[in-house]
Amino acid sequence: MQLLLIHSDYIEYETKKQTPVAEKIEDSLKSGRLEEALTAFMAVESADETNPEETIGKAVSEIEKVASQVKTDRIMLYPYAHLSSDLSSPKVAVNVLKGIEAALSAKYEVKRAPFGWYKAFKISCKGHPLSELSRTIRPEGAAPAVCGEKVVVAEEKEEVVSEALKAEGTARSYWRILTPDGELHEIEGFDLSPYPKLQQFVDYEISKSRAVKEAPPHVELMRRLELADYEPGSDSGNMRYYPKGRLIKSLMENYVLDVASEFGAMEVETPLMYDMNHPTLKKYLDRFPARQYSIESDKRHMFLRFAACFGQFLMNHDMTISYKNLPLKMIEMTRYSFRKEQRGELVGLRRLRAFTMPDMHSLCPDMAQAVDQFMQQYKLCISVLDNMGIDLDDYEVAIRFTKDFYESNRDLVNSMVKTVDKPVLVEMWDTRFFYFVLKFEFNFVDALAKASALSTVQIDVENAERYDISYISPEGKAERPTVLHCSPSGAIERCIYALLEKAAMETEKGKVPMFPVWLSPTQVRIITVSEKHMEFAEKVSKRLGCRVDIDDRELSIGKKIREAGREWVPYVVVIGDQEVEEDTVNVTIRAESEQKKPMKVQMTPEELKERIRAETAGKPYKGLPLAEYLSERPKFL
RNA sequence: GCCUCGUUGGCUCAGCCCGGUAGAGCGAGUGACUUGUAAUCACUAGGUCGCGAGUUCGAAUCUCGCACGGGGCUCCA
Repeated sequence: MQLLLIHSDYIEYETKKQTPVAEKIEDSLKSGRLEEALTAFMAVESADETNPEETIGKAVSEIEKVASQVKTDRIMLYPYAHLSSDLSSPKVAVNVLKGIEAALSAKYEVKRAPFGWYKAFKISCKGHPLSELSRTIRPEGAAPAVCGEKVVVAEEKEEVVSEALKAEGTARSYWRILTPDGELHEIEGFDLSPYPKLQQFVDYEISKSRAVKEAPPHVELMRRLELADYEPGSDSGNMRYYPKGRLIKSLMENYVLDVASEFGAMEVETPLMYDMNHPTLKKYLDRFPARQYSIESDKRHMFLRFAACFGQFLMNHDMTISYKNLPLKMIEMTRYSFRKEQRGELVGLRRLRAFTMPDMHSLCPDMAQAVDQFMQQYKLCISVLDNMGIDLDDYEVAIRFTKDFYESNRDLVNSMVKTVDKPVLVEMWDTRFFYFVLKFEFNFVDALAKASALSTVQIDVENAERYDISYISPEGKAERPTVLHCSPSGAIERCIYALLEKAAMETEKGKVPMFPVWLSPTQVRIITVSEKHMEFAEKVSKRLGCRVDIDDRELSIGKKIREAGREWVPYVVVIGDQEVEEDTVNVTIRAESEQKKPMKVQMTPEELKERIRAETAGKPYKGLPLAEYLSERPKFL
C-alpha cells in the first residue's frame, strides 16, 4: 500500500462521476469536508492481497503515529489510485479501506471518501515538515516494488524550494566504508571501534541519531573570548564580530586567499544579489539544495547569493579563454554567502544564515585534467586546514560519487583514501542527482558528536553547459570545460567553530586550550609587578614586534595572570625588578603548560621574538585589534 | 517550519509554584593598598523584570500573542 499523509487546514471533496468499479454510496457521502485534519491518500496494491489484515494493521498504526505527531483527531481516508502503478483488485481495496476506517473510528473522527468515483477535492496543506509524509506498507515477504521512485509534491505555500531540495528526499544512495587498501566495506559488519570519530560521523550521516542536552561548548567560548555574538537586531544566524573575532576571521580569510593566489587562482569580486528570473540562474537554483533569502527590489525579484558560483560563471561566460589559459582558477572570499537555513538548525557559529566562504572555481579542458586538479586541491585542503590548527585527526573524510564515475576512476578515489591513511565514508549514487559526479568533504566532528562540513571539492559536469562557458581548443574550436568547485577551508566561521570545539574537547582531556599563535589576538601579554616597571615593559613591547599588549590595570598580579589565561594568551610575560636588572623576561609558555602546572622560562626578549617569528612564519599578520594598554579597552560583554 | 524549555542591572543567575514597592556574585566608577605568578579591601552607581495585550484594587509572578535564544524533530555545504 502507498500512503501519502497530508496535515491540512481543511480537506473537502465532491464526487463527480462513477467509474466502473465505484462503490455504492448514500447521497450524504457524495461530498465531505474536515477542518484541521490529517488526510491519508492511499492506494492498495496487489502485494497487499496476500494479507489484507496485516496491511490494515500497519496502515492504522502509521496513521495513528502521524496523527499523534501532528496532534489532530480528525482523519480523512481518501482512496487515490494514482499513487501506485500496481493496484490491487477493487474488492480488496474497498475491504482494506473499510477495515482501516473501522479501526480508526474508535479513537478518531474519521471520514472516508468513496472508492471508485471521480472526485474534485481541495486541500490546504499546512506546510510544516511533518505535514507531508509518504509511506510504503508491505505485508511480510512481499517483494519490494521495483518501479522508479515517485515524488509527490503537494502544493507549497509560496515558498521557493528548489527541485534539488525536493529531489534529495528521493535520491537513492549506498553507504560504504572505503579503507586505504582500496576495499569497499558494507557498513554493517565493519568494525568502527578503532575509529571512534568516524563512528560518530557515520552515525550522524546515516542513522541520524543525535541525543544532546547541552549547548555546544563553542557558543559560550565565542562570547567569553569576545569573538562573536548573536545580533538580535538582524535575522537569526547573522552574527556580530567583536574586534578579536574580526581579527581571527580576517587573518583566516587572508591566509586562504594567499594560499589560493600561490596556487594560481585570480581573486575576483562579484555581486551579492541576483535576479531570480534570470534564465540561467533560475535553472541553477533548481539544482542546488539550498534555501535563499529573497528581496523585493522595485519590480524585480532578487535573491541573495548562497555561493560565488553565479558571479564567477557569468564572468566566465563573457571571457575569451584559450586552452593555454587552463586550468583557469578564480576565487572570491564571499562575505557573505547567504542561506536561509531552517531556524531550528542555527547554532552558534556552526551553521549560519550569513557566512564567509572562500569559493574557488577551476576550468579544466577535460575530465583527465579535472581529475588531476581534483587531487591537487584535495591535498591543498588538507594543508590549509592543518595550518589553521585543524589536523587530520580532527575531521572525517566523506567521498561521494556516482557509480559510473567510480567505476572509471577507482585509482583516484583509492589514492585519496591512501593520502589520509584512514578509513573514509563513501556515498555512491546509482544515478546523478546533482550537478557533480564526484565530491569530497572534510567533516569536523564536534564535542557533542555532531558533524559539519569544512573543505570540499566537487567535479561539476553541468554548469559549463548551463552558463554557456567555453574555451578555444588548439584546433580553434569552442569546447566545454569541466568545472571544479572548491572551498579550501570551508566557511571561515565554521573553522572558528571547529577551533573552539577542538579547544573544548582538549580542555575536557586536561589540556590547556589555545589558538595557533598566528591567530591569537594577543600573542604576548606583559604584566608589570608595579608601576615603576612600565618603562621597561614598553621597551620590551617594541622589541618583540608582534601583537603585544600591556596589562597596566591596578590589579593584583594573580588576577592579571588569571585573566591572561582565560584569554588563552600564548605567552605571558611578567616584568619586575629582576627582569629590569638582567634585561630578560619571564615567560609562561601556554603551549607547554598543563592545567595548574605553568611552564615558566626566563629568556631575552629577542629569544621570545625569534620563537614567535618561527611559529608564525608564512602566515598573514595584522596588528593588535584593540588598545595596547588594557586599561584603555572597553568591555564588549 | 513544528514541538519543548528559557528571556530579571553590562555578564551569570535567585525571586515566579502560592500576585502586594526587585536580590546576589562578577563586571563598572571612586577611594585605599604599590603589589612577584589563577580572583586585594571598602564604598557608589546601575533594572521599561524581552515586547504587546488580557485577568486583577494590584502582575517579574497568572493567561494569550509576538520576538529572540537553547535543545529535540525535520533538514543539511
